[in-house]
Parts: sequence; C-alpha cells; structure tokens
Amino acid sequence: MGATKTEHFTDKQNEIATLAKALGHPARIAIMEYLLKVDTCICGDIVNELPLAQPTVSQHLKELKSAGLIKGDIEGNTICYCIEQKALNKLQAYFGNIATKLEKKKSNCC
Amino acid sequence: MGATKTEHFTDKQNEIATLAKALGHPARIAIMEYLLKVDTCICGDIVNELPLAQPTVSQHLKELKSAGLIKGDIEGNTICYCIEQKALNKLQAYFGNIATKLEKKKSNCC
DNA sequence: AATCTTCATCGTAATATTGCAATATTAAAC
DNA sequence: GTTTAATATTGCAATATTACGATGAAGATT
Repeated sequence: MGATKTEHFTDKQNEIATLAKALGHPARIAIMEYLLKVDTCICGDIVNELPLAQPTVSQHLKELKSAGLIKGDIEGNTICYCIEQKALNKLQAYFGNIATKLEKKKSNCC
Repeated sequence: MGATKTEHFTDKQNEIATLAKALGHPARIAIMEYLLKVDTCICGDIVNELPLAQPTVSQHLKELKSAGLIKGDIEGNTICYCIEQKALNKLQAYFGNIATKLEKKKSNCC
C-alpha cells in the first residue's frame, strides 16, 4: 500500500491534510519562515539559508508550491517565491475554529 | 535517504513540523474532527466512522498521540481518546502569527 | 473458565518521501 | 556565441508511510 485513500474523505479534510502535510517537514517550515522574514523577494538565497543541497531545496519548494502554500514568479533567471496568503488564512481559520470549540467544551473528559 | 535531517533545524521548527506532519493525512484530520464533535469520550467507534480497518485506525491514533495531538486514557477495555488542547493552541498561535505578519506586510511582491 | 469485545502489535506488501550527484535549462553577462 | 549564474529535472539509494490480515493481550460477560 503506502497510498493514502483520499477518496473516502471530504474535500475539506483532504485540503487541510494536504496543507498540513506540506508543512510537515522542518525544512519547509524553515522556508516559510524565511519567506516571511525577507522583505524583498529575491529568494535565490534560500539554498544558502538551509543546510540542504540545491536540488533538495528545489524539491521542497516544489512541494510547497503544489500544495498551494507559496507561489513563484520567474524574473530573469531568478525566481521570486512568496507565501500564498490565502492558504495561510485557511490554516489560521481552521485551527482557530478548533481551538475556539475546544475552549467552549472545556473537556468533560480525560 | 528518506530520513529527515532534523538536527539542522530549530526545536520550534521541528515541533511545528511534527504537529503538521501528524495532521498531514485526511484520516487523521477526520479523527480530530470526530473527537471534536463527540461529547462523550467513548471513542471506540472511531473505527466505524472511518473507511479504514481497525489496525490502520489504531496506527493513526498512535501517530496523533506520539505527536502530542491527542491523549488516551484506558478505561476498562475501552480507551478514551481526547484532543490535547495545548497542541491545538500552539498551532493556532503559530498560524495566527504568520497570518498577522502577512497582513501587515501586504505583499510588495509577486 | 470459556467467550466476547476492544484495542494494540506484528509482519509484510505497496507506495511515498528525503536527499543528493549529475545533468539539463534558461537567461543574463561578457 | 561562449561563459556564468540560478534554478529545475532526472535517476537513484535509503528510509518512511500507509494499509491490512493475523494474532495477541486484557478487561467484561456469560
């Protein structure tokens, strides 16, 4: 096996899982944090920021992009990668909602 | 390889990545949502809620637990699994913070 | 005590991920 | 047009994940 049975879950569940999965690696968290920190988007130096080889970083960027967490614009022979705000808003809303509901419940269990 | 190079990243980055990774599967998202919805914690019927075999569900629960997203108390021969609120608060805070910073930035790029 | 119920673990097959060296691609610089 | 610089792609080895049948452990039921 090894293949996730996505068919059986709702679109929303799959969407959140995809976003979470893409962030489920410290290198990709580090990339997001770097993109958040940097003002200009001359993002060629992500490789220098990370302790990983260039192809590996490129692959992580690709995964973040295909999950919709970042977008990349070609600009000459450099590429400008940026955080896709919409995706982060979704995550914020999702976890905010859960946290709020948990607060209300105030666990009558465990 | 296949093994993540966690040593090179900060504890915080690894922590968030671990939480995100654990949520990076629709079945585990579904489990969390079910735990959130259910009032009582007679959680033996998670298996019935999901389109997966019992050992698979058990394994997903184990992963959620080892990531610190849920906790489980043995109660007779059933187990009461509940959401670990602290973990959800961390996620909320993390993504809330990023979303806020993005809002302030108002992208001068891409 | 034999049985049932609930859940965990083991073993294993199929597939996915991680990481990198080597190699391509593409555009700017010369 | 050749070189340089920045990024992507390919191919591959090591490891991890996903899923499930079979089996085990342990309390509850009869």
